[in-house]
Amino acid sequence: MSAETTTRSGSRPRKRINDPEGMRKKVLDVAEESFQTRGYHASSLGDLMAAARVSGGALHHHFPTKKALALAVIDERVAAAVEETWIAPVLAAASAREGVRSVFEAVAAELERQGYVRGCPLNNLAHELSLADPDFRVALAGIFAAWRQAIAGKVMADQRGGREQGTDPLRFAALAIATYSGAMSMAKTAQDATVLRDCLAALPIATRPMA
Amino acid sequence: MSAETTTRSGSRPRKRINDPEGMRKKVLDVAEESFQTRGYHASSLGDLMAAARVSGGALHHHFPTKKALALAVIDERVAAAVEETWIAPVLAAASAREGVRSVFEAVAAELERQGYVRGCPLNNLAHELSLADPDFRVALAGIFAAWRQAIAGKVMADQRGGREQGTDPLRFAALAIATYSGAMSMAKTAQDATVLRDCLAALPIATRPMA
DNA sequence: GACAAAACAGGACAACCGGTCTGTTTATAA
DNA sequence: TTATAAACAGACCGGTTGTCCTGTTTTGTC
Repeated sequence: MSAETTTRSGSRPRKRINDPEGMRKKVLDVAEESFQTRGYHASSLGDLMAAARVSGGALHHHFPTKKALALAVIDERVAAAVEETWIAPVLAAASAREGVRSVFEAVAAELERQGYVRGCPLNNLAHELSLADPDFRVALAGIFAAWRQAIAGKVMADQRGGREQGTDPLRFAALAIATYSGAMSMAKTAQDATVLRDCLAALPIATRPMA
Repeated sequence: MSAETTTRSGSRPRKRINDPEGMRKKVLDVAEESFQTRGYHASSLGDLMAAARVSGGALHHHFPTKKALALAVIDERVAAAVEETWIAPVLAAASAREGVRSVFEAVAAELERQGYVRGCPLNNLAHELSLADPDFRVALAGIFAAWRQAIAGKVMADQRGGREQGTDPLRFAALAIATYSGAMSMAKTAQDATVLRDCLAALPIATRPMA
């Protein structure tokens, strides 16, 4: 993952040399923000350099190409966002159904608080980059797969507890992710998070008892 | 809609002058294809001109700006695609549930036949352009709204026939569209249409009786 | 302190972008 | 026929793009 920070000694990890405030992190922050709001192709490296207050040399040092920067955003930021807003809450919930329901409500509440909808970080990049480059596609597909597998695993844990006997874990996970992704897409286009609650209400997750 | 084809006489529509084989249509074909597969920002006008075998003057004559071209693609092609693959089949079906189910299966079968997944035309452009420009966003949101309204209207028609009494039409429509959109997003990223069938199976649409 | 390598700085560059401009052909209206 | 405007053709331009390249500074190691 962090091949560029290894030195010739190879074994022990390097202490931070320059970059006391995290220059690479600053670039990654700005890139993540811009890729999400403006998109990958619409974000120029000049804009990113200006926003992050970094020189071209510094940017090129940490990320040799624009593609490498996007790959880093996907691997380090988008995956973390899915983990934080979806996987961890679902695994921590009382059940898979309850976990999915609570995430829908939490995201809807957060969007209503923010007042605008930026969309799902994974889906935003997936739509623009999946067909653009195989490396992008593989990286994004891996996040989708991990997301789905985490939810399915939770369902299987429920089943070991005697619940969800009639549920197909992977299909349940696919439905949860697809509905969420699509609802976020509609919410982003309409700039209105209400559709998230509409979908949750129409889903059998909230209405049907957990048994 | 067709303001550029009106002449000073104003009243009666003009017969086609040049453009016997539809030069404007040819540009629109190429633009639709490229915007869908490569995206809006990744499609240069030079590429489109070369692919459509059209001069820069001709392109600029029909579409003064790149934005105008995209707006035309959205209004004339994306809306038509939603109408053709979704609205018309659902309205023609025996019921809203049956219509939704049949569209899922038809699209899944078509994707499996094609061997690759290009994604939902509406969602592809919605993700890239919704936040880029208000005009884009409004145009795309209108298509989403019409899509949703058509399905909801079918549910209401079912209800007038005594069916679907416990169903909220707009919520049902939102769920159908969101699940489809999200499933297409996952299918595009994975380049595998199987998830469409997984979502359909997990949805209560197919399993629950229509009453 | 000497040395090497990493971490930057900043300019240069060729390619390309979208849009404009002028000119020519073609079709309609009078 | 003649006037007029639409329908094209194709060159052109300023600005921007991503990348590369040459230095300079900083850091770690011996």
